[in-house]
Amino acid sequence: MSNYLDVLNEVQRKAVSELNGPVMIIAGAGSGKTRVLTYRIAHLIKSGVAPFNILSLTFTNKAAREMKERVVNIVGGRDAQNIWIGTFHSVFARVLRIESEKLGYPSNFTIYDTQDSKSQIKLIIREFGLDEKVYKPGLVLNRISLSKNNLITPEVYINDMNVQKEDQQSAKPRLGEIYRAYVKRCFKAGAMDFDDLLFNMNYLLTEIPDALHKYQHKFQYVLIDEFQDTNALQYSIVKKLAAINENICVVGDDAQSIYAFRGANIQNILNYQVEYPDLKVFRLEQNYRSTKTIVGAANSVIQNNKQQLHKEVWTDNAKGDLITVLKSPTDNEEGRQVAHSIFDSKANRNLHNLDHAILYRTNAQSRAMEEALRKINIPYKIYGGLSFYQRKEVKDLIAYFRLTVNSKDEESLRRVINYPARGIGNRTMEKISVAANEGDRTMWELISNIGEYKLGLSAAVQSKIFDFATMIKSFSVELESKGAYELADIIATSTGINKDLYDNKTPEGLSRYENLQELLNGIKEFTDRWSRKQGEEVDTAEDNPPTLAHFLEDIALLTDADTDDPNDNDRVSLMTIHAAKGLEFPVVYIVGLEENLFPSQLSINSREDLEEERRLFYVALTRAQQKVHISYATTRYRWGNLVQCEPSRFLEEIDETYLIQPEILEGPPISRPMRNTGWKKGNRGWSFNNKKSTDLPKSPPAGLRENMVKLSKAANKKVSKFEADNTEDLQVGMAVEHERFGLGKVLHLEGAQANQKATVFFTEVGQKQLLLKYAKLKILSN
DNA sequence: GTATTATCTAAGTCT
DNA sequence: TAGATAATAC
Repeated sequence: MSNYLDVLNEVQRKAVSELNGPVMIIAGAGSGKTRVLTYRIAHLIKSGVAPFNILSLTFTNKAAREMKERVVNIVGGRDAQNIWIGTFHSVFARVLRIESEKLGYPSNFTIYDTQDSKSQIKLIIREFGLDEKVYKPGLVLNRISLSKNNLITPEVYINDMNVQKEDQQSAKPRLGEIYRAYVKRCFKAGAMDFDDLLFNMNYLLTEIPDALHKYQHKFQYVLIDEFQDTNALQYSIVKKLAAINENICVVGDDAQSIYAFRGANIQNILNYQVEYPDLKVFRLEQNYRSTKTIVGAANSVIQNNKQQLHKEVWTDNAKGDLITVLKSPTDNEEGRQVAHSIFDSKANRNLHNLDHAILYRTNAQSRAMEEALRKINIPYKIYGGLSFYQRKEVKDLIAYFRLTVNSKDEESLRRVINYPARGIGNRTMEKISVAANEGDRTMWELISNIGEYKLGLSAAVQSKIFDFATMIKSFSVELESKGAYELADIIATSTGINKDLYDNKTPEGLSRYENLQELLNGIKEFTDRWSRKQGEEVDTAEDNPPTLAHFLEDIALLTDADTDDPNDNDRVSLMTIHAAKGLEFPVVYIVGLEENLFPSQLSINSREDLEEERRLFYVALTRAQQKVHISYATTRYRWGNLVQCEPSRFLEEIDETYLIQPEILEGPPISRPMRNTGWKKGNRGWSFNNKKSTDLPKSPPAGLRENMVKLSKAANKKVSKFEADNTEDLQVGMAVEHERFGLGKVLHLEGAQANQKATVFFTEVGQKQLLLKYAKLKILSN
């Protein structure tokens, strides 16, 4: 049975074969970690362990998918389908949907994303009458998140004297109350945030003995990837799950621990041997990914960290190219150099776009890179930043889906109750919200029975609310009987979203409409994929198409990295180093190697934080297979103004035998004249002048220029004197002209004289509703 | 109540 | 610089 093990080296094979008892695999970068994990799973199955008794947890969907695919290749599809492989979040979400009623949640609970959480917190802060500048929603959420991940409940938080003292000192004494209110409201809305998926899983295993026993017996073998990134909460869950059998295998690399900011505890891996005295430890130290140069450089950097497990990563690979260091006068120039270097690299090494990655410390750095790549027509893909599912128009439609599935979902309700505009504004919502809080009801309860409550709303508004609630209910009724795509399409049309976006003919509006169509296409694909998958499976052959609820479960935990288009993938990858963990590329550019950027200025005051930055740099270096380029700029725009930058200390930590020293620039490397970048031809060649140039009269100073623009606009306004007609006898079908919107045709009229409202279709800007007493219309014809 | 404009402020990493 | 929010015109 062991010929499939022959491809492994000796340590890998041992690590795979030791099936029982606690095992820790310390896997250096590029040492075949995923391979060991997948072979281990395969080996478990071939040794007779039932697939559904195996639980394998990763941090990203991508890693989970990859692992599943590779297991399928070894053991075949049928067995592999039943293994529980997934991210911590997705696996626990699955368990929690099964066990939800034990915790008092609906099984179709909503998963709040960060945006939802922040806006919910913001509401609470406002209700408490607190200052949003002191209690910044982002920071508050951060604090709540860290608390949850350290197993601190609101009650513990509030009763902990140390925590309270800390909050007093930072002038935020009511954080605990906000935390408590936030938890309560999420529960009331039938919603869990990302941390709740972990927190509630732990709660389930702690408080419900039946559930604990069930899952302890179900998951007889537990495997954890990227163990160095687990936090206290995840560790607690995993420990409980594995407590009976202790068949737990953790794989990790302390040198790649880069999530301490999220509560990851490097001690989990460093102290693991103490927790399990009979732990078997295997060290994978041979790197198969990178050249000797890259491995050597990475080792020389990580040596500077005090806190680490002993390990010696080495490689049999060729020495390879030295690491290049690019120095640029500005961030934009840095982008240009990198883009051109990629251009050369493709030609010289016979590589494709997708063989190149640009890695940076912060998302904000992507802009300069993007612009430069676009200028020379190199296709790229940005990972992270705002993902498809976070775009406004996509979130809007999804909010309707979420509301249909779980009407208690308050975030979704607030989002769509007045989009597209239907006359239910802020004042109305405030009244409903207040009443809901006072009566301890959900907003949906009030809205869906609006006639029964006296909220001091006008009859007109009540009827609008009634119509809205009726519409949502009509969707909910169809949930089970209609497939995801069918219902999604109905919702997009009958809510008016489709039309609203279609009518907007501006370039942004057009792309929004396209995004909406893309979302609908995505649901269609999802439906098709599902029926294929159902077909493969043996005994769960349901013919029913997936419902919208299934679709929402599928996308709630998706990130940008999961939405790759396989047909169009020859692109340069742009991402943060965090996002690059676990990936590899032939050629890697690490940009922005400057003090206060990388390492981040927030990290340089503590040794722990600085060591984490260094591990981050280590991760970046070890992504590369053949060649690393490092780059830094001497000036850079940050929060709007130009700042001077020093090269990063990490540059000096690389053993210089692995480096080609910075190229001394002889001038703008291409002949195209540079615009406004500060380059000057002097008598000793080109030089860069980053002080404001005093020579060369150019355009007037910015302030003056703005004034001139304003003046000319004002002048224009006066000239174009627009004479409006009396619109008393305006009729449907008339051609009209509006001062700003241009020519249009009246589609519809409603309301009495004073408040008469016209729906007009304008050729340039699309459909608008106008109040006639304000809008100045000129009647052109009948 | 809605749409446009002016002003403010923020950029650390992610499920 | 850009996105989010407040102010204000319609």
